[in-house]
Amino acid sequence: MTMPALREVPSTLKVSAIPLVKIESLKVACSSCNLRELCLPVGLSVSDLEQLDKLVGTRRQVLRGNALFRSGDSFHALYAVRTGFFKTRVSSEDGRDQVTGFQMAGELLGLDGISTDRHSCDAVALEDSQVCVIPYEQLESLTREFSELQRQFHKIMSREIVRDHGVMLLLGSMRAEERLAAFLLNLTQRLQARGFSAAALVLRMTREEIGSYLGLKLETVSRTFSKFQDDGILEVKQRHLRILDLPSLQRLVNNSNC
Amino acid sequence: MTMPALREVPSTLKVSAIPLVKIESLKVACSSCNLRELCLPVGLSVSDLEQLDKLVGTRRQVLRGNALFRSGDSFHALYAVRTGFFKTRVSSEDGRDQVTGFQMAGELLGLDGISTDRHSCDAVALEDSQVCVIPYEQLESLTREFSELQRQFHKIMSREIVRDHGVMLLLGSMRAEERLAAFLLNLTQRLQARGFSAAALVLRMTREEIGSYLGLKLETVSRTFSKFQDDGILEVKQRHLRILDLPSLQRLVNNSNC
DNA sequence: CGCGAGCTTGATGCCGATCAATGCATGTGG
DNA sequence: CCACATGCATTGATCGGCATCAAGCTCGCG
Repeated sequence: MTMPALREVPSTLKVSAIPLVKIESLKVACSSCNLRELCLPVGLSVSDLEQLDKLVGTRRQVLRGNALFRSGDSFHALYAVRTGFFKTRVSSEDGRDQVTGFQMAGELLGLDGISTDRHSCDAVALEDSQVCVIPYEQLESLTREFSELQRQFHKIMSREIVRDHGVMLLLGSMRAEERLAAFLLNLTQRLQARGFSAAALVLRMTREEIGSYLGLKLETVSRTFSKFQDDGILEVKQRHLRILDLPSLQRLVNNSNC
Repeated sequence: MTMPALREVPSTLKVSAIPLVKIESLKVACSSCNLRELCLPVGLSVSDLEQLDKLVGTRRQVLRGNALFRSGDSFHALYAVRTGFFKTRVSSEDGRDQVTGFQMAGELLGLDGISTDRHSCDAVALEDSQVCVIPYEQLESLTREFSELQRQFHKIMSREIVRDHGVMLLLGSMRAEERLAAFLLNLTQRLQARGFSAAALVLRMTREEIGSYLGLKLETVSRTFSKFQDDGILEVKQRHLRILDLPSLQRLVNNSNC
């Protein structure tokens, strides 16, 4: 398997002290990964974890703006985000596209590809990122041996379906303020689960990308941020956010009319 | 496992000539099911099919308006629609709900439950229906033995994810006419795959349910039907539809501006 | 036959899209 | 180091598509 992203590592990148050739051979151990509580191995026994280590052979670097995979690419691996941040998007025939999700450390990319052996969406890095490569054939045979891994994998796929249903609810029945509030709450929850502050965050995506995800135009996203700021709910400085009034934000999501 | 739906079979139902007790013991053979080209067993070898027969033990009857499962119910089985028609819906805290899909013969229900061992949506029959019960524990162990079944199951889950992404695109970026056109095309394609006419169909759901699925109000759905009729694209008589100009319908989905 | 659920159609209003201008931060080449 | 370009964000003015509110209409069913 070729790893085109490796050729794109610039000399200015911080990890460039490590010779490029070696990145490919860098082994990643799930058993020692600090994401193991979030990622695929959740709940696995020590012996199962050791099996998984054999499976996850390589990392791959994806620079900001580059695609990990694109719609139409043939599918042979899933990817677990190690560091960085991604968006996934689908496109319609006429060029409109829809951001279908944002993925951060410990989250899985590529499940869409299983269905037809080709990816049906693009996964694009929103900052310089690293992923663990999980060859799918090997994962399938490993899940046949280790029922805990199988269970965990199925749960992850199911969770993605449930998440998508939540987004449908958002897109189908919420108004702009509720959508943005729900988005922010989801984001902070996931950041908090990774040990970050729940109050302060830096957005890795543009207003346009948020808008695409939420079914809104970028101007509406910007206006709604401003309104939240005027209402004392948020402090907004470009992509730097501080949540000042969490209860109000939560109320926006739960109450239909206000 | 109790089967509450059986108690709801009314004496007026056509199949009531069969004593109720027997329905529970009615075995269904995937290997002889006329849905086998559409349902879980697609692509399975004869021997794998025989294994699957052992798994799918019972049918369950669900009458129009009744729920196969509800959000919060504990999860232990998947269901394959044998006959009839279902909708799935999720609800927000404040009572708004969103139809997340319509399922017809050969399609699978319940994948949402795997993630947390509880269902996260309601599945409601839109007409008197029958489903095959697929106990999940047994399915998991069977997929560990039969890699083709495993592959097929994973593809079905992945396909659901891809479908959901398509709905997000629809909800996030299409206008009313495009949404309804896309919905109708999807419906006719699935009906056609089941041997029904591509041109004439009977809707099993109300305008309100279509609207909920498409993120529109029922009045907008009704008006858009009327407009399609005025434009000579559709003949609409309540729930009876006839597609008069398929190319126009397809153009509506593909072209953004017109 | 009459009730009621579901559907259609009209009138009006609002939310968010669109169009347009300006502001702000970062980066680049002179 | 400044001038300028560029990408992104903010803000205002206006517009339009869909929601909302409100009548009637249709058809199946008790």
